[in-house]
Amino acid sequence: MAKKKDIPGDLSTEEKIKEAARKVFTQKGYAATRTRDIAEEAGINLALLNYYFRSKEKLFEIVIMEKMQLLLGKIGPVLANEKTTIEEKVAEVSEHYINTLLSNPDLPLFVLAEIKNNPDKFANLIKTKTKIVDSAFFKQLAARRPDIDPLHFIFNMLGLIIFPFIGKPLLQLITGITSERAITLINERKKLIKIWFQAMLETP
Amino acid sequence: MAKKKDIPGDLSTEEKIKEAARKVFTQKGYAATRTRDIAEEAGINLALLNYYFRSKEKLFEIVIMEKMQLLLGKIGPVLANEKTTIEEKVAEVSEHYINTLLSNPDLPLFVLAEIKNNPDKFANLIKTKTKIVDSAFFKQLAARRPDIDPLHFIFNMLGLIIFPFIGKPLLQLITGITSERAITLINERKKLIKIWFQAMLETP
DNA sequence: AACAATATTAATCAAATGATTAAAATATTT
DNA sequence: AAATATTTTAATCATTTGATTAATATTGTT
Repeated sequence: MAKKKDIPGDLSTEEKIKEAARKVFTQKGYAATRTRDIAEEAGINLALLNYYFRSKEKLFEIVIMEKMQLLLGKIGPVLANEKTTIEEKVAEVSEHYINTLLSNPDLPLFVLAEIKNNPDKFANLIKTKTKIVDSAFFKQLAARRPDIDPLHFIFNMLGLIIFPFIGKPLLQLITGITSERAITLINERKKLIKIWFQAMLETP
Repeated sequence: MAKKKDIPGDLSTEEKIKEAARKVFTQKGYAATRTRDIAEEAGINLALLNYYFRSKEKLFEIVIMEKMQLLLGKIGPVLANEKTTIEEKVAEVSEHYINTLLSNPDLPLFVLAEIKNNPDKFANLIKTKTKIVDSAFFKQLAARRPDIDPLHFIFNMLGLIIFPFIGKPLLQLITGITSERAITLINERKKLIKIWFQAMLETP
């Protein structure tokens, strides 16, 4: 009697719409997405979208919050861990995010564009969730390299991990490599970033 | 009798529209931009936009090509130079792009999003303009580190330079730093990236 | 089976949006 | 100054788009 029934192979209508919304929103962004695109992708009547989710805006809210969590959920706890070394944290973050982004390649551009469009909306969510500057990682970096702002190393780590995903279309154009080759390279980076990060830490 | 007159302080109408289009398009992207926004920003009647540029699409074309050139015009020649070392190239690219992006912080997200939406459109433009894989830089990297694909170092250099601009809104949220502090840090990177890059090259 | 609740559809609405038109204003040429 | 070309405006169009409605179908309950 609730909203849906558990259907054997198929998803519930509500879930089909959400799944389609995830796909279309992350691919094209909020503004370029038509509710009709989502309906078509989900294989449902347009009116159903509003029946279940009230509005494009409300549906988007659900998707963006999910994706935000996917992009930011892991990093806080890893960096907060008092018991691991800098190197271990970098390795853990690299591996986790490269894997996550290989499955969700549009995620960074989507989330970063949305944050840029609407920074205030996520202020609370993120501030409570991800306390980078008080983290063990931050303190460890400050202790190891008192001469360089730890934020630089945060930039570096995230840049080395995330940039290939954002820059992939451009880099394919200017280098001519295939998508598969790019993915192979990105996979190699799981091990390389750890080494490079260490090298940057030990710089004179 | 041509399109415009050279007016003392003010810009010609055509240039006012283009300038407004640059601002609004790069800030909000193609889909989220209303031609009325551009008209208002330019302080002109909406019909004038179509009078001078025929359509939103055509106006956008002009802007995106300009911005593409701004983002990609410099890198090819610098990396092609047979007479400079790896380190000199990295220094030159870092300094040039950090300066350029400090004046055009929305540029990378704007161009990268557009390339992602429409890769084929820019294929010709970029392929002829930016031959990375045949560049002196590429060969120098391959000679210095035969064990690592030179593309990794391209990823690294561009990631270290560009990512802070794309990730700035996010990083401000998760670290709480001000925009000014972020800009100060980014400025520091002009010198740091050179050092870090060298450290990554000399990794065991 | 009868009834009620829930889900789905086709048709339609109202507002937003890119574009055009016809007239008015301004500048340029003769 | 008259005539012509160019620029600018207000009004309007046609389409797209998010959303609603009223009717129909399906599912669940008694």
